[in-house]
Amino acid sequence: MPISRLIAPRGGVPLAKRERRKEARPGELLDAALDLFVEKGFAATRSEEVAARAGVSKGTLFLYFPSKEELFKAVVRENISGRFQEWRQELEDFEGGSADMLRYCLKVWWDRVGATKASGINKLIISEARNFPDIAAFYQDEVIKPVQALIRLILQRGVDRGEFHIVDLDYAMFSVMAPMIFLIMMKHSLGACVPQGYPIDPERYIASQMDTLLHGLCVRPEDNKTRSRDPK
Amino acid sequence: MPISRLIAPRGGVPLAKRERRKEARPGELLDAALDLFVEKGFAATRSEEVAARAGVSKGTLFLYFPSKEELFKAVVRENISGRFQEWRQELEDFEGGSADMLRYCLKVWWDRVGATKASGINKLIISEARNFPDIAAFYQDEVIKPVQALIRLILQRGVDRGEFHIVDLDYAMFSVMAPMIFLIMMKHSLGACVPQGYPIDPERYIASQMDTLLHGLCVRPEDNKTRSRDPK
Amino acid sequence: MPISRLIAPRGGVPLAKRERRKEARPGELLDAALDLFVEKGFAATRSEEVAARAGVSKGTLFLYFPSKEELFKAVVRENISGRFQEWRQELEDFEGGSADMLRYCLKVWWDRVGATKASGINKLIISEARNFPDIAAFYQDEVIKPVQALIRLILQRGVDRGEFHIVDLDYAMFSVMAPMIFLIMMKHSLGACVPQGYPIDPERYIASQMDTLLHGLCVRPEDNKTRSRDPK
Amino acid sequence: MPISRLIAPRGGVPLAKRERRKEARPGELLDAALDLFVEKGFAATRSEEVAARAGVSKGTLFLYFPSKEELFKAVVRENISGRFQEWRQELEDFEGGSADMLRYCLKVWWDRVGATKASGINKLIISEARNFPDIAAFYQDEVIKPVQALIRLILQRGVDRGEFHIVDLDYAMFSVMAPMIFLIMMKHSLGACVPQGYPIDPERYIASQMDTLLHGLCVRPEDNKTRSRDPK
DNA sequence: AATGAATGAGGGTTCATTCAT
DNA sequence: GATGAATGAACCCTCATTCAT
Repeated sequence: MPISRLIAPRGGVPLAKRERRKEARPGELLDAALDLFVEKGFAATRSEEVAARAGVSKGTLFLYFPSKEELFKAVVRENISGRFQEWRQELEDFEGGSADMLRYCLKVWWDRVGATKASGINKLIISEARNFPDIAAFYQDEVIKPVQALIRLILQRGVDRGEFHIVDLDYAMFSVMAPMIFLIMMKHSLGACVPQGYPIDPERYIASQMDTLLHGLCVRPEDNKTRSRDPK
Repeated sequence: MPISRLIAPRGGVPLAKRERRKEARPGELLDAALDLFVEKGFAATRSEEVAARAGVSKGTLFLYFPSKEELFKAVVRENISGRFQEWRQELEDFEGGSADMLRYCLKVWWDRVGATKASGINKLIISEARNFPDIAAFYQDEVIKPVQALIRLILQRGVDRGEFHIVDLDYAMFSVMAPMIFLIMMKHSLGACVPQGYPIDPERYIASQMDTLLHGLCVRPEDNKTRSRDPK
Repeated sequence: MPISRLIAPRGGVPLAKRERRKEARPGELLDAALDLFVEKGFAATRSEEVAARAGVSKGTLFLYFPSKEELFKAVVRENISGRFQEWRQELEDFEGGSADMLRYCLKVWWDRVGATKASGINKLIISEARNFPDIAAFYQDEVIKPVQALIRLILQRGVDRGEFHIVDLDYAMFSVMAPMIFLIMMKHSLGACVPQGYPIDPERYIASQMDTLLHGLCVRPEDNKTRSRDPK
Repeated sequence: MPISRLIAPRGGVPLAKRERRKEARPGELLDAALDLFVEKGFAATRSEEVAARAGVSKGTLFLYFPSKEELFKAVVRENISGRFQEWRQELEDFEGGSADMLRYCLKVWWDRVGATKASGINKLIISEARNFPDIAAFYQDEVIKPVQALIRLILQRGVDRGEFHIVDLDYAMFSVMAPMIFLIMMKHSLGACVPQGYPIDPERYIASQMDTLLHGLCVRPEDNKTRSRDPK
């Protein structure tokens, strides 16, 4: 064990080794479980593998989680960002153009979620949603809806300030979400096992998506007259 | 059994019932397997369920596919459209603006793939890629690459004809792919089990995405000066 | 099909091909079954293999034998030599020394049983006896006992004529049987799959066994005084 | 559980019960497997039966042996006596007549192998040789060849000391092996299931075989002139 | 609290047997 | 009669879960 592990992680008095590990167990198990569930799926992941990756024995896993299914639920709960309030505040305080606001928002999302292992939770949820409908509903309420609300906030602001022209606000949200979800999906599926195909560079990817998202593909403003009307 | 099944399928001598069933079996099994693999994942789908959904007994499945894994591979093979050549021809023959061409392309894709049950193969591949790396590589070569080539063809055409302004062609492809993949993913995961959340209307979704994709969010044209340069 | 097969095997009017085959079916199935049971054992032999080797379909096997087990019993019944009466007569008519009689007997046995595929039945019975106790008892009565009676006949004759010195007649029978059974066992087990070990030459083997059997290993007659007494 | 099991097996610290069981398990399973494989054959023996006879559940078997086939191989390895070196030494140290040496050798073999359950391995190998050719080859090398070498050693000694007259040394070995193999075969096949037929008394059997083997059937000595010549 | 041996229900696969053709 | 597609009981093996240590 590296010496650093013997030092308490977040200030406070360093604990004796035994106690520290004991306290850290659930987190280590959740980390291991997230990795493996993302990699292999819930059904194909063996409990013993999770325990082994967390450095404990099979029996210990069941001391902390009463079943594999509860472990799954805990993994999801643990990895949904509860920081939407915080983000919302950051965005409400944002001063500047809405295009920059969107750029900032995606950057923050990438740094805090996309680039971390928590991003795997998206792939996990999408893969397993139909096997865990209650988890899916929970995720829908706790993550998807807040995210959509945030995006809508930005888009609405852009429209209100005369910066964005948006025909169908409800569905325009997906223009922001889709590229992000796609990036994460690739990172955790094909991108993780078909190296010749997809080492997508995230920075470049995000830059390109932002560019298209903000300005579109078309050269001429006059094309704007072909824009569809809001179907609502 | 529907009456139509009692009629010889393609003229000629009517086959005995037993033989006709035998001929139809692999297809019925593949259909059932696709449904279930998409719904529950490979590992969580029991062979017997596949057989039952196809209306046969467990043993019969193994008369047609030597193992569950081979069944999986056959499902993938069966559901990758080998029609890229055909599409390519259609697109090469296309006359009209590149924006319309892109619209036409996505509509065709939706009608022929997205709206059919074959669309589930995308979710399946993404969910299972890391458990079946060879399948993933196969899919990469047989589907992803041709699709990307088609998209690139259109985008390049738009650039060549002065219709599109594209900074980073290699990554702009993802601006076309991502919304389509996102739509399919939702359809087969959250959308299939969280009804209150996502009855995305595909027509409206595609219209909205095309709109943003072609024209961007920003009110024109003063933002153009903020466009990034091609990083290549 | 060789032309010879179209000719009735044992006299009589040649039948049309269909009828002949029909009549020959059970025998072909029994031959195939004997081969496979000897080679792989009863449990490890698949019914379909037997049918395939006999050139018929799986279903046909069950037209002639109601179950795999009945097939096994038929194989045993078919391959036990019912010719002990005939042999007994031959031996009773034998004129000459008892050593020659024994030699003749073993030669006949080798020619008519040991060298034929019927010899496999011995290995089969020994391998499967405990799974088919009634078959084993049947074999005991129908084969082992008559064989022992024949051997005893010869040995007794030798003793009566002053040619053989036999201490324990009941067990001396085994001195004749053991080498023959051993030869057959080797032929159908190790000898059939470990070529570097056991291509025992039957002629030489029998000659050697007869030699030892008749004269023993010891050089000096005076050793005779060490002979044990009949324990009976 | 017998009280003796609660006492540490070989001095030292008593093991916890669980650990002692763990240590004993493979042996118990191998014993059970030997019994059942000998009795019913490999294919007809169910894994669960083996486990049940060893007093454990089905799953436990697979904690110790990765598959039924590996269990089979372990049974064979476990039951081939690696004591040929030791025996060779005993025989090389033997002082006395070669006839007595042979008698001693067979007695030792009977006491240490024939009378034990390890003797079943012979029947097992012969029954299954063709289903496990690599096991057969292994047995050939590890058991048959050393045994033959030992027998040859004795016979050669007898010839060298002028005690034995042997025409064909290579095949005379079989005159020693055949009765022993025959005895074991009977013990484990017909003898085990046809009680009215074969309660062969081993002592008497061996005595009789030795008698015939050493002195032959024929009354001495005039027949000696009929002895065949060495065919080599 | 931690371990890991043990369990046994469950799932993939085989194959003897049936039966519509 | 002959076929071979279909069946489903039975078998091998896995792995989530338990519990004595």
